Amino acid sequence: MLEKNYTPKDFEEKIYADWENSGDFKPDMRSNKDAFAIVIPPPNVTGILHMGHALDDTLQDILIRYNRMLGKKVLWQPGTDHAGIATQMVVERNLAKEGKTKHDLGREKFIETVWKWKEQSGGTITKQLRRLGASCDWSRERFTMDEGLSRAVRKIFVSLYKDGLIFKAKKLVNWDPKLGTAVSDLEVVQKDTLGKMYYYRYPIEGSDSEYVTIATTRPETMFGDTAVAISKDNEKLKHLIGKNCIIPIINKVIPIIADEHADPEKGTGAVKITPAHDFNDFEVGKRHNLPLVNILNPDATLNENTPYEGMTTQEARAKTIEELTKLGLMDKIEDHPMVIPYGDRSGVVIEPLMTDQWFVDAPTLAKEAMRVVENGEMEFVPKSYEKTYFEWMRNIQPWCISRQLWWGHQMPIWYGPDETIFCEENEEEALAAAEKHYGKKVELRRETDVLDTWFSSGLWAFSTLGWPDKTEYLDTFYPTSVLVTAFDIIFFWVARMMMMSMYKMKQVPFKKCYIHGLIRDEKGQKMSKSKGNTVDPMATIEKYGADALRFFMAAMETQGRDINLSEARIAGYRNFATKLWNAARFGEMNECRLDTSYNPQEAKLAVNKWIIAKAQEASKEVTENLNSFRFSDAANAVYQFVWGSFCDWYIEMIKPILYGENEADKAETRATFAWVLDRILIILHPFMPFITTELWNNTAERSVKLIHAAWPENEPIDEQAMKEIDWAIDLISEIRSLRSEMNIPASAKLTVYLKGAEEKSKQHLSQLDKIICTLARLESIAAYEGEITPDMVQGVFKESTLLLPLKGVVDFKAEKERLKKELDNLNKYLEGYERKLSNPSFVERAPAAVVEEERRRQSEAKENKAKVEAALERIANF
RNA sequence: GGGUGUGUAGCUCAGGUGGUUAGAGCGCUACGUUGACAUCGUAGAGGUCACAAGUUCGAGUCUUGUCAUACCCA
Repeated sequence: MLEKNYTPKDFEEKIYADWENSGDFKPDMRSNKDAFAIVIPPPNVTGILHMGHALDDTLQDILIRYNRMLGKKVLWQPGTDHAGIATQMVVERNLAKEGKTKHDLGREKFIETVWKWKEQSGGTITKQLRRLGASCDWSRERFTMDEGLSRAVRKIFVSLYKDGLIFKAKKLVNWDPKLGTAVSDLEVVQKDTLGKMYYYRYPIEGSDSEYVTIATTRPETMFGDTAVAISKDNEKLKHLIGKNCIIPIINKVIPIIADEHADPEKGTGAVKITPAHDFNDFEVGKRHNLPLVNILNPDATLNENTPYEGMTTQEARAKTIEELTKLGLMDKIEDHPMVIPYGDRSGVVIEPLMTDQWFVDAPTLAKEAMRVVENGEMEFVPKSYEKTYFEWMRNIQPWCISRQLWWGHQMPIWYGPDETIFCEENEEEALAAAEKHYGKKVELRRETDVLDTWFSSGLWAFSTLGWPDKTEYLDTFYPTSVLVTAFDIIFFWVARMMMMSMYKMKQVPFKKCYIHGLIRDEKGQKMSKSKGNTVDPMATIEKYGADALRFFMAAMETQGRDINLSEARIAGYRNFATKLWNAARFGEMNECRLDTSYNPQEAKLAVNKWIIAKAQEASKEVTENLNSFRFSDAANAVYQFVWGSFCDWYIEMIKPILYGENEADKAETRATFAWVLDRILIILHPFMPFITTELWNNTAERSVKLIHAAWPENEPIDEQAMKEIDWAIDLISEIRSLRSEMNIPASAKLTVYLKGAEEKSKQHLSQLDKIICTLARLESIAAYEGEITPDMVQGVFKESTLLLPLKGVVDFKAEKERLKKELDNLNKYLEGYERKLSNPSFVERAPAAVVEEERRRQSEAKENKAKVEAALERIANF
């Protein structure tokens, strides 16, 4: 017996445990159908589930469950990411609470501490994914720092290095002074800020009165200046080109050079060039062979090359301005809107800094990664994201992959005594290579830098399947079927996976890439901890059940749009689950048990044939929409069928049968009900796996679990079977509408006549008499050919006229109003048809079918108009 | 500055290839405890599809422009 109330908490966790313990998430390797695989975007190992995950993983689970029910070999490969910077920051913060830094522990001890932290808090997010219902094959869970995956990382690294696609270079990089590491371009966020523009003068060498006025937003960097640039097109200033000027305070002489970087329209037209601390200036410096003067320490304080050693940039800036003012060289300070780079993790200002770093030759790798998207081997859904991808790939810069951190994959690089580089997969091989190189055994020093987290994530599609070993899983599931992720991850991850996979596997990592939007709050604001508008998916699941949250995500997922979270809507989908629960209880109460000998094609009763055809139609819609990643259309198709067709109409229509005496009809109806309910459970299962399973388990003895039940494919739909009941539904709706408009109490049982009905309608009427009377609350309904009398309220129904004899209680005023309104409506339509059909070019140029349909509507409207006019005339004097 | 979206009912949003009277959920109004369900049912109100031109027999849908708004890149 089903409980009276739907309480998801009672069964969701229990059902999940059963699936996992029974191995239901493991692929059926004996299946003779295609493979279908998804690799999960690995969440941070120490992270917690947020609404973005809830969306991303719900969509994946829907695809996984759907394909599993299609009988394919299905793998959803789970795992987590070590998230270098993020995780190290958390552990460092914990240490800080004890008043310690990572240096107090030393590298080895610190890494040990991180592993401990990972063990301690690492299971949270995977537990939460289980609570959401994610049917990942947990027995294959991977971690980016696993031995296997680390081996893949080393192998790829060595391969790229030996192919000349990884190189070390002293370059200007984005330096995060708080974290003490280089970061990639992607980890820098540019923020619009209102800053200041400072105008001051550099004296010209050998002149007492000549100056060049420069404008800068960062005066403190002037100690690193090695030139001043002026455009040769700058008529006012070009006479200065070739002279020297003097950096005040330190009285250093630098040249004035000609360079287009100095836009005559901007600032003063003269630009100070600081090649070691500005990306543009670095390029200028390269063009003119300018020396590089580094003025910053790794923590962004000024160094010994300046008079202000040890000061922060802010302090140095104030001091510089003070000194310049004292010297009388300061002209003016203006407000100036500018963009300042910040570290996306640390939140501090990023400094361009000259350092030795390691780079991946992304421009070379990008070529193949672009080619396979151009030729369709990998398709973005929606397709428009291709543009974003190409745009970025075309302008891609070498990828800085070294991080001066401790937590991560240490690079497989060793240095010999003379700094010769040995890149091998392990120390032994490096030693061997060194011995060969030097002709004797030498001591090597290992590179201390670790790799950018996204380097190992870039291998995820094949490293998790066992690469570099040749495995059955790699054979079967690579390339994977689809990657599901948010658009903000395209550059970080999708692009890197594409490059790495094409480089090593020579095949795309996934055939399709489904990109969804972000989850925002109710008002459309981005969710963030600092704003305090985040919603915890676990709390939502606690309150409404995982199924409601999942269905919300599916129903709201229309391609390429962000989703505003709506608690009212989630509650609505909980109500939907309740509705289904109660429908199942109705079946249980009326002994609608599954009959294994039942064949839906042999159903005789019109209602049963109708609901079967509707169920098949809904199944087809869900299938087609899932095949094209139209999640909301798929979800809405089930929703409409369950609530609109099954609950609102079918259950109401079969009541007279189930409460009646005809045992054969009853038996067929009960079996049909059970069959349709099963069908609902099947097509709804990918969206709401818990309630569907609970009902599946409680409505019959089963030989197959719902998670493995067969998905309906290629069913013929009996369109004809739908017509009779659709006719009755229209009729009932018309009568209900008339009753309501004429204020006839629901309790009043009426007699209704149908005048001018065709033979077919008369047949329907006699067959569905009982259903119509029950649902429209009638005493009786019958065909009628007598006169229409003024006490009959009348409505137009298809070819016939609907008559409600009210025996002296007709509210003639209301009736006149109602008929007039209807007449106005008809006239409006008629005008439209008239306009179209009297236009010769419409009749001539529109397809014949469209014209024909328009004519049909016109004549129908004309007939209806005549009926309404006659009705009005009949009661004109009342 | 460059690019990409979005603008449809009070609110949140659907409307693959142009063709019935533009749909849904929530909210609102009226009625209703009918033997699954008030986490419900029945009926209803509510839209110049941002604006302006254009293409077309026909535009919410295609083109161009304007305005508003969001995001990405520099």
